[in-house]
Amino acid sequence: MQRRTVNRTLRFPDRPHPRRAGENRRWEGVKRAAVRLADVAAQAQVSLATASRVLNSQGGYTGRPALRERVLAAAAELGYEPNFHAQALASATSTTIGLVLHDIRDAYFALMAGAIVRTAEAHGLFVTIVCTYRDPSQELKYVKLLRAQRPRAIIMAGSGFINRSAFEPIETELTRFEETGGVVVSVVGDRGVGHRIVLENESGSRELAHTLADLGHTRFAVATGPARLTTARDRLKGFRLGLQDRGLELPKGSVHHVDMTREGGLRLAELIAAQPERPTCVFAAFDVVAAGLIAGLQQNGVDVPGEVSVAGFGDIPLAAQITPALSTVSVPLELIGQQAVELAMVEDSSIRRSISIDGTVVMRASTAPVPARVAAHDG
Amino acid sequence: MQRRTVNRTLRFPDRPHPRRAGENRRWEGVKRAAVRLADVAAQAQVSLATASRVLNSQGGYTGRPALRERVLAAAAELGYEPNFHAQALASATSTTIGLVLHDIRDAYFALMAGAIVRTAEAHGLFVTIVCTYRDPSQELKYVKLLRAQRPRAIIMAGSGFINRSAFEPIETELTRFEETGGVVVSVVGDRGVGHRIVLENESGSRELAHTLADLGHTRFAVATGPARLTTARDRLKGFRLGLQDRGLELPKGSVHHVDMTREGGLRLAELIAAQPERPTCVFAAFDVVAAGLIAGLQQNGVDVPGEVSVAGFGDIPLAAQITPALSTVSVPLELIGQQAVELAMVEDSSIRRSISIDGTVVMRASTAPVPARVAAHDG
DNA sequence: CTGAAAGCGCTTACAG
DNA sequence: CTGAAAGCGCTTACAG
Repeated sequence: MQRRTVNRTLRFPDRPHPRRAGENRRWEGVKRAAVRLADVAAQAQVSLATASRVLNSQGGYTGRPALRERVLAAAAELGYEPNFHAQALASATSTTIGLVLHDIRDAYFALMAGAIVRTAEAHGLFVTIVCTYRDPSQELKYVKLLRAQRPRAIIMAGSGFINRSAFEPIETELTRFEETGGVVVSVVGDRGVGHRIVLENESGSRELAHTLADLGHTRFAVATGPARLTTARDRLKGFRLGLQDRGLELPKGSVHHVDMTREGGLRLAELIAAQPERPTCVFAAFDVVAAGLIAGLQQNGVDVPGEVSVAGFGDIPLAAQITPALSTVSVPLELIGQQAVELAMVEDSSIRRSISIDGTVVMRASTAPVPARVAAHDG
Repeated sequence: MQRRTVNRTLRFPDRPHPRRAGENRRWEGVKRAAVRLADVAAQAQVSLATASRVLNSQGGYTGRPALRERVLAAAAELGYEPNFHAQALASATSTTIGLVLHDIRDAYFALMAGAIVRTAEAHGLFVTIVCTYRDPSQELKYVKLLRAQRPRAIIMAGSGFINRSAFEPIETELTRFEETGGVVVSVVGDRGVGHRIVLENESGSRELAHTLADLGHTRFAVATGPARLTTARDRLKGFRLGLQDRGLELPKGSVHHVDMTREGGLRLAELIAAQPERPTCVFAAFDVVAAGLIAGLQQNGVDVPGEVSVAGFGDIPLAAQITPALSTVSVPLELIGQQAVELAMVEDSSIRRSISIDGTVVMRASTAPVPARVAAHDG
């Protein structure tokens, strides 16, 4: 198929070579300089100010209609698109939101990011996404770079780090950003800065523990994430509390800190499958891990939920699609994303807002009452 | 938990109220103006130029070490972060890549975006993501807005539209962007503009058709996407050609244009389950649809692959995780994302580059040889 | 090597 | 209502 050729007949501004200093505009090859507001104004035979007013006050221009028409026509003919950076610099406003998250490839973050991008679009804002891969030094680096972009807001998504000292320089950056009029929103993990959307991890996994205990299980194991993440800690803590509420506890050696990936679950499954006295129920603090766990147990000939029940946390789309479908704590990611942007839009930053979001226990096929013989064996 | 209080003891520039005109800097409330290079230069007692040189030529500064130290110290103390917009305006360079895709919540795009964000980061570039939800008018709107950002490159990801007229205004925008030195990369769908990464949809589904035909299937159906998308068209076309290669053809009424979602697959499953003479093999041009199809067939009591084999296209992570695991055409999304950014980095835009990417047929458990009784019934 | 100054492309008080 | 001009915060040729 032949590539289409470019229409080069349009009248483009035929400016002479720019002035001595500041020779920044590229004229190499066929490249032409981008159309400027000045070019539009010249073609429309109006002043810069008028051109700017016509183009910016959409519909609300109160001047002579003739001028308005000329400006609009010139802009359309020249294919004018304002220089965002010049606008931002001159008006000290920004239409960008910076989004800092752990890993966009993770469905959990992809969904949250999707909601944030969509809500932002509805407000006429752009989202610049950076991924930190759960590395505080990367997080610091990107927050700094993002700050240079002078976004309207920076949304920090995902779990925070337990080690406050690692976060201190990041906090300093965010505080500076706030002091200069930026909005900081901390989503789903408290960071001690800015507005917060708090996901009630603890109460979510606590309630899940109740539900599982009420199925008759007494021997539990937990797969949680790296110990340095607050989310991993809180979900574990809530689960432990929930068991305590039922007079149960997690035996020593039953808490496993694994990679927050499918592979983490697969590896743990081998370990559990090989145990002489297996738990009858495993709680994985992250759905991806739970999915790996189920697959791994099955591969090792362990029936889920016949021999071992598995529950997760997050309710990513995958949860409902695997076999058996995963019992989990559902997190309203869409809502969280929306709320995050709404907080980012709040003008008055003198008040820190905090929104609490609850998870919902959703029971599916991956959990079942404790197997009779195990219960008997136990008793 | 008590929120931490902010350290307000740092020495910040104590500038007087700015000049008459251009009063843009906000001083409301506790807000202070952002630290400028001029503030750093003043504190370090050097000129603006020197401060700029020290901060920009990392390590390569050849001037007096004393000056360098003073500038660095001042920048650190004041928490200076350069104004990205001023830099972009003054130097006519940009560190941003614009990414236009259909829907970030779709795993296919999330993976591609992940690879693009990661590769861009390695090159010191930011990615701004916009989603069009497969609406050409949205696409036009966002390409325009993106152009205002003066990014280094715009990556258009996902299928193109068959209707060229809908794409014409978008093409005009992209062409103008290119003419002013921007790089356009069209990923996985030809758009007649810029560099291209071409996914060989046709040959991929053709090869899949061969493989399925060789399992003995003769009665096929196809679930493809909206007729206006080139990807939907090409995958269907390739599959049809592949069947032809084996002397087979798609019966009338066996091609279904469905939503490219799980729901699209679920709905189609009901229809197929109710057919008096079902196909023995269904090809869904998108994995999410295939997954919905399998779940839907199972819900309607149809055994997969015992009664009906199902194959997809894409090999998103979900494919390997459902039961039965999905046979599909694997697309190297990570590689595609990487290559897209590499193309975006190419300085010389006089040559259009085109990279061809092949899919790989991966057979899993969702497809099986045609059931014996069906074969007999057929013969 | 260092600094004074022009320029990047806009917006917006200030005059007329 | 409209325009001339200053200013946003940088970079970078040009002089010294």
